[in-house]
Amino acid sequence: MDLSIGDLSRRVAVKVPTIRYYEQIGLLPAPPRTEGRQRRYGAEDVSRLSFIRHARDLGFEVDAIRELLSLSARPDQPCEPADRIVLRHLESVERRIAQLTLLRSELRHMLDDCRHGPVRECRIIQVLADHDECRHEHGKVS
Amino acid sequence: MDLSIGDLSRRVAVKVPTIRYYEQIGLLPAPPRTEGRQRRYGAEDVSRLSFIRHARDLGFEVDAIRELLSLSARPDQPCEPADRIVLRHLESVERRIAQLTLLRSELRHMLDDCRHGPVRECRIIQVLADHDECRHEHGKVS
DNA sequence: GTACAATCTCTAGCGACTAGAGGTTCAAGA
DNA sequence: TCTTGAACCTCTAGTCGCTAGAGATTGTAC
Repeated sequence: MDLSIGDLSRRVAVKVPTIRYYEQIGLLPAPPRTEGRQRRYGAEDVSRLSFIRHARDLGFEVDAIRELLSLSARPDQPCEPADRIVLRHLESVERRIAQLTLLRSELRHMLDDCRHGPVRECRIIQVLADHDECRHEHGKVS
Repeated sequence: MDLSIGDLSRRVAVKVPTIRYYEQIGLLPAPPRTEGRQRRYGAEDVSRLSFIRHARDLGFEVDAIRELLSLSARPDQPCEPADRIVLRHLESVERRIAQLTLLRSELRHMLDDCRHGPVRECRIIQVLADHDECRHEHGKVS
């Protein structure tokens, strides 16, 4: 096991610049180098990067991943902290789903109301222009 | 109607630095200034900024808002382009809802499976570590 | 006239990468 | 052994939509 950054990249499906980025922010340890200063990775790095990638796929933020990684390095400790991190994330996912669902229905209404005439009569533009037109509450989305 | 940037900010509920930012990126026109170079806004600016804010609340990107604004300035044109912008946005909201819904169920499973023992036995950590453990497909979420 | 809140410009930071320039190293084939 | 060219290196800057802060100036109420 003596992988170049490209090998690691293909194996774990994380792009090369992203691997370097993770090293830079301290998520991955700096690996040993060849004489010509190229990075060489081992089995441990494969596991760690897989962990990171999977956690990112699940939408965890880098800081949460940092905590999860340090928890997984202490197998005797209780796992409540990991639990709490996942729960916190779940709640934020649920909040975002709620917001987006509201949003979806507003956008659908806009499209339903549109009569496809000239802009002057377009409900879409009107709703946007009259900011008191509809009083739905929807938090920041993006 | 001769509003300072703070007045405009309170009236439309958009923060002062954000108003300056919108001017900088060309979303709002540069207003006239007092002798001491402070910005002074009129009714037209209130409408335009309301439009922008409402569109942002609905999750439209700045580029989409630019297009919507320029459409609303041509009331004789057909409104299909506005329609298309809204539809495109709706579709992306729907995609995100779908992703997040998948995500939610994965996170729930993780929490359900957790036996609250030591980290060694924690399903949460295990699932993250074994990246082949579960083969759900979920696109990038952010 | 004086205090002080509001305004000004400018730069940098957020999160999680991504892109590109310009240079070096590695590995395979001749 | 030499050569080619893909892969690697570092560094900087850009993405998006703001937000924060420094340090200076202006407006306004008393």
